[in-house]
Amino acid sequence: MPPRQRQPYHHGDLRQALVDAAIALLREGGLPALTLRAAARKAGVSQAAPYRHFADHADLLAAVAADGFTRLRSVMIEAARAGTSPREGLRGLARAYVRFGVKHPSEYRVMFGAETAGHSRFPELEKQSSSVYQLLVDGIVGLQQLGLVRSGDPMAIALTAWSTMHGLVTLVLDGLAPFARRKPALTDELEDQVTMATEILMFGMAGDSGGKKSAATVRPKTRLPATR
Amino acid sequence: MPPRQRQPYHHGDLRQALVDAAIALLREGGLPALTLRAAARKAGVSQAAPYRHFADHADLLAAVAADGFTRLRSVMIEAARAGTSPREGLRGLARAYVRFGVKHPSEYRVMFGAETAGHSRFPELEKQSSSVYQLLVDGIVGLQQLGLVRSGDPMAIALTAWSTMHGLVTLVLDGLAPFARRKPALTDELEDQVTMATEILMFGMAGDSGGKKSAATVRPKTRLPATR
DNA sequence: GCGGGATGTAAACACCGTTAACATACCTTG
DNA sequence: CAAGGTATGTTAACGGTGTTTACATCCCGC
Repeated sequence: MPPRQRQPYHHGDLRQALVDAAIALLREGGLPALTLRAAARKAGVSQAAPYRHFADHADLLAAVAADGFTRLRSVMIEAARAGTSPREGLRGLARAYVRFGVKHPSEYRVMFGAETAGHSRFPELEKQSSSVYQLLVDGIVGLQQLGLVRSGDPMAIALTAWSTMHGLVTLVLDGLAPFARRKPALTDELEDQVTMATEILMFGMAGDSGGKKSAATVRPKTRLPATR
Repeated sequence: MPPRQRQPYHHGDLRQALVDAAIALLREGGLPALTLRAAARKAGVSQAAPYRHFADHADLLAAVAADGFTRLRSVMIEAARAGTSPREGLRGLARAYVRFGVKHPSEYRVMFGAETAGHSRFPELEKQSSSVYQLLVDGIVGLQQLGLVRSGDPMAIALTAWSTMHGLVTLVLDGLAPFARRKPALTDELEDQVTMATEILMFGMAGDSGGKKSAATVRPKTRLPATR
């Protein structure tokens, strides 16, 4: 057997194999199925082997979450590019975001789960999630420069937009949305809901805070505060 | 020892005692601390006793979640009543909602957690969460009748509003909001964020879908579709 | 009062996260 | 090129958990 290129150690990138196994387990049986031991079994190693690559169960979850954010970001970029107008681009982005969450419920939950929240361990996860956030902030800045979004802190406006879409996804996944009570999927009803939420959002972001100024007074900020 | 009034059985409403213990555990040590055995210990019974009242770990979580929705609903009602104007009422409601989530992070997560999602087990939980949703729908209908919210399916509009606030809470709890990276609390920055989100939402809900009709064409629906 | 069902207990099983002691493969350094 | 150190993987074990089974006890309706 000729060894593969760059087979770093005994197994050959066991770390990635464990992440892949974890994602597969997640899709098969949800979060309860994602155990360190099961991931080890699926990767064909002993149950203690993962501890050479992950400090912790939460550490593996963080790696899965970071991977999810990376994929989510590329999906969002692709969707935003496909739009012919800013309006279309934003709607497409929203739809792609919701589709991602609904298509991979367990991964989406892990990405926003309690096990990896805050604490500033998991720098890779922070980096990837910040990158998604930055994508939204950049988009808001672009819309501000086009006069389609009122002036104001783009981070705050982006956070509001993110909140709306993220909240919608989680409410659907929880079965709290009246449709999708059974199985979360990108049904026509959900598609309509995304459209409505996007319209409300775009309309609200265009107007100013209290009706005191016109939406034409757009003052784009040239320098942005850093995300972290 | 004189027995208390209505001491139904051996322990005296062990079910409620377990729910109370579960909430206490949740506040002390978060979700990992909430185990059936720990709840049993805290209630002073054997580790198998909870199974006489809860089919399952998820069943106990569902009871905790239902209790949370009940309390959330009363907080929301109180806040909405305190407002002097519809605008103030809505802002107060939003602030109360976010405060609840930020004040009781673990409970909030359980309320929207994966363990009790969908599946239509846990009818009590469904009832309580639907009741919160209905509160929002009724509020939207009221605003529509005042001409402050455009016409359209109030359930969909309410879901959008809920999504925005729910999403904001979870993003804060996850530490994904740029402020509250450290400890989720109702800081001034979060308060400002809630204000901005509320304004965007109100402005967006007031306008119509595509700028084709005036916001004055409000056609209140007299009969509402049922929540379930 | 008495029998049955509701409630609580004790013991056990399988699984999990995690650690410690040990074995092996790779790679650097002399 | 040899040697030793380190990264990697294994085996075995500990405590904790969810859950079930068989058993004990208590309350309530007849």
